Amino acid sequence: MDETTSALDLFGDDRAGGIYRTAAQIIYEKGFDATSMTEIAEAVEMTKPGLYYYVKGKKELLFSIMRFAMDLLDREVVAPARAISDPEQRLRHIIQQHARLLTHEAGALAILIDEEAGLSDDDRRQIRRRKRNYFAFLRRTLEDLREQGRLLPVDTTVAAFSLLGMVMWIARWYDTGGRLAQEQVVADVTEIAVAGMLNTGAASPMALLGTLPKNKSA
Amino acid sequence: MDETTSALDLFGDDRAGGIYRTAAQIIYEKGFDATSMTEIAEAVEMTKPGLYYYVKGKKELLFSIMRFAMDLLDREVVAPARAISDPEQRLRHIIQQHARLLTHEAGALAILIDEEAGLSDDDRRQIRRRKRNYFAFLRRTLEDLREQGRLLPVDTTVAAFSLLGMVMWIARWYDTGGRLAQEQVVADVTEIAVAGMLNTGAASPMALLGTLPKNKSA
DNA sequence: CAATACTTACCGACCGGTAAGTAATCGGCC
DNA sequence: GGCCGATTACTTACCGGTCGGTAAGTATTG
Repeated sequence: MDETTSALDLFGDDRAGGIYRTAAQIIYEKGFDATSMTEIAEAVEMTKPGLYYYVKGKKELLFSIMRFAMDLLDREVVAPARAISDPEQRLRHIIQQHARLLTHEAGALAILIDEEAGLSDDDRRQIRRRKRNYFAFLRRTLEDLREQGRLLPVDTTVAAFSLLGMVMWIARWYDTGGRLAQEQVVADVTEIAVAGMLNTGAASPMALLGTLPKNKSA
Repeated sequence: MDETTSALDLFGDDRAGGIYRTAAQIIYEKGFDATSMTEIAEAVEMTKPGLYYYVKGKKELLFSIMRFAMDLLDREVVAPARAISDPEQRLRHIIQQHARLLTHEAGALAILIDEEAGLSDDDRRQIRRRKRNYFAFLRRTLEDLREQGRLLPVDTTVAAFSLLGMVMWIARWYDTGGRLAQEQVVADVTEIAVAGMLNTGAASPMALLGTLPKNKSA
């Protein structure tokens, strides 16, 4: 009864679960606007009104998928990370686990990233609040790193967004059946991310020479 | 006659140029699917058939915007980078210039990233080919860095995508009117990107300890 | 008179969503 | 065990609205 096939899509193995799972997959592939309710219905071998027996509307469907993804992120990434006191190890865990979720099964996680525009105002507020919390957690980790003098001399907001971009992007390019193994992608991205944050003491002498074609100011 | 107001939107200052420029802005803000031709027409103070006097169709409009963005990228980022022989400096230039374009005016560049699905099959093939060329150029730069023993021990494909993700993401979060100055964002992202690629000799001892909560396999 | 730069009026297709009906299943009661 | 009404899980038929796109006409300009 608890046989969660692939760890991610544990939306439930009843009819409703299958609908949300299928919808997430199609929306991920084609985009929210380009996906019709009829299409989702047919993918679960129903007619559209049959689908509406389970689902209130298209927006509610999207919100459910995004809330599920956010729950997953909180449970698999944030919650365990909170227990790690060393900021470098905590950072490493966040990137690694987030990357692991994205390579394992992008669906809902990728929708969470891209389809905010499809939500109602209230729903969007909720999702944004949770995203901000995640971002703040990541940024705080970088600030902890800074306090120990281990962070590169960069703005923590820019740094946090850079990390997120790197990780989120995985959903766009990683091909489950491709040449690269999930473990390698996760490991490499984690290394790059951590290396990009750490003040290695080398202090990047090249940066001072500067290839800057335009001087910034003073 | 050559007074290019803000360096980016030099689509031309005639009527057609204004249409493409306005369309790019609206599509950037609302997404391609969610933007109607009527909406674009009204933004340039016309009716929809008036717009069709200048434009063949919605897909052609999108393709023109993306081709423009790709031209811009080739001219401002790739072409000058080709002249730089040192791979670290070349890498620095690519990231810096790409980031500069994105912070300066996201519009067309961001559409290039996100709206591939809206293209016809032929147009998509063209855009993809050019994107692949850009990616290959970036990856080759990393391989040059590797030959000199200066690249982290990571797969160059993963590394190149990580760089792109970091940079592309700027379009999603950077607010032109916000707290952070363009120059600082460009500079910080560039530092993080380069630091993330370089083998600093420190060799990241933490990586070997591993925070891995689940063993991958054998 | 012809080309340019549009407008009003309209088209078929498809969208999200619903009203109303139906076949199968179920608990409860004699 | 057999019948019954309610609930479950749908279906067919349809709605108003919006979309991309077009046919046909018109005012302005050279």
